[in-house]
Amino acid sequence: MADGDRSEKALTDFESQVIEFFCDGVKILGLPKSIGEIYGLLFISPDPISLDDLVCRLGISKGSASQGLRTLRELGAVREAEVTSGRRVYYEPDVELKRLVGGFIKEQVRPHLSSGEEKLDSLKKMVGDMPGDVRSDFYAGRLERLSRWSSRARVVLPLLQKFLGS
Amino acid sequence: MADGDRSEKALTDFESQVIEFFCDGVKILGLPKSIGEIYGLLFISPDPISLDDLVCRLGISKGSASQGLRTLRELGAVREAEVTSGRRVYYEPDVELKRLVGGFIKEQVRPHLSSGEEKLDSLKKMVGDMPGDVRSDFYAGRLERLSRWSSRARVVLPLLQKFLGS
DNA sequence: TTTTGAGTTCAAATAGATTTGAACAAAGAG
DNA sequence: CTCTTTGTTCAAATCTATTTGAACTCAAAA
Repeated sequence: MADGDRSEKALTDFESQVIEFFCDGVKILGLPKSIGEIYGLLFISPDPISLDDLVCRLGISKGSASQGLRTLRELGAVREAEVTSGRRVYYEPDVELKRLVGGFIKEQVRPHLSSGEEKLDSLKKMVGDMPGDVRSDFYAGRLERLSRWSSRARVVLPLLQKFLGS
Repeated sequence: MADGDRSEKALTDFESQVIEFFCDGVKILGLPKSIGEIYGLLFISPDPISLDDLVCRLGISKGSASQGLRTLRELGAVREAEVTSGRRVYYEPDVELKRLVGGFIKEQVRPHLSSGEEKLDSLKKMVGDMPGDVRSDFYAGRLERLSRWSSRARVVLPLLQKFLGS
């Protein structure tokens, strides 16, 4: 049997368990299971894999595979491999924790932080327009605390990436 | 109008927006919206709040409020206030970022890390039982990498908490 | 140009998680 | 002891997010 046939076969027990491992992982991050399946198979496969391989071996739909690959590319967790034989595209995982975390922070965390800061500003404005009394002072204090949370996050995230890179 | 009546009234526009802010926040953490609503109202309320207050003001069911408060207590994000007038229990938020993050890590992150490490060990055993060849060497290398991810996390999490406490 | 194969899109179906609400338990009041 | 109030539990209903699959685009091959 030629080596290339491997990609057609059902998942081995070992592969299934590795994939399950990643499914657990991505669930914590709030990403869909299919993302974990796709990344998991890529992670444990010695050779790059095409979209069709993912569909066949994981038993998921082409739509799911396409969507999942797109998300993983956006996160920087997956990239096209060089070996584009013919017109088909093959993918391989990025396995550097630093880059994976970096991509996640950039794509999933920072946008929320930014929109949160905007909303905070708008809330501060609302308090500014209130008649000044004990209650509005309390509100201002609470919002000030939220601002500190936000700036803590802005300091800690790059630091986190730094530590993971070492 | 007596001050105590406040807790019966509908949410002000300001309160709604603060609550929405927290709903956004908890969604990132993969927690249900009701958790954000409950914590948000507690956070922006000058005085402690009872379960019935939450039901009335947020318009959620008693079951949801009870469940949500339980989760928040487990996370250490909310505690009983001293002012237990009669038999009813009042709650107040913990607003220390350090403790909130600490509770989240302890309750939501560490358990996953631990179970992940167990699964990793079982996977390593599977590879150990394979005939030694190029493929099993590849597998062993990948699993080794996962182990490094895991130990990185074990180092970084306490560090993270340290930085947030400063 | 037409055909073929790879990949994308998106509305509908499905799966999974949250919320509800009614029954229940616990504890103080009468 | 019984009634009332407070809070909990959990199966069913609801809601949200993911997955599917068929129609489509695009590009290369014939």
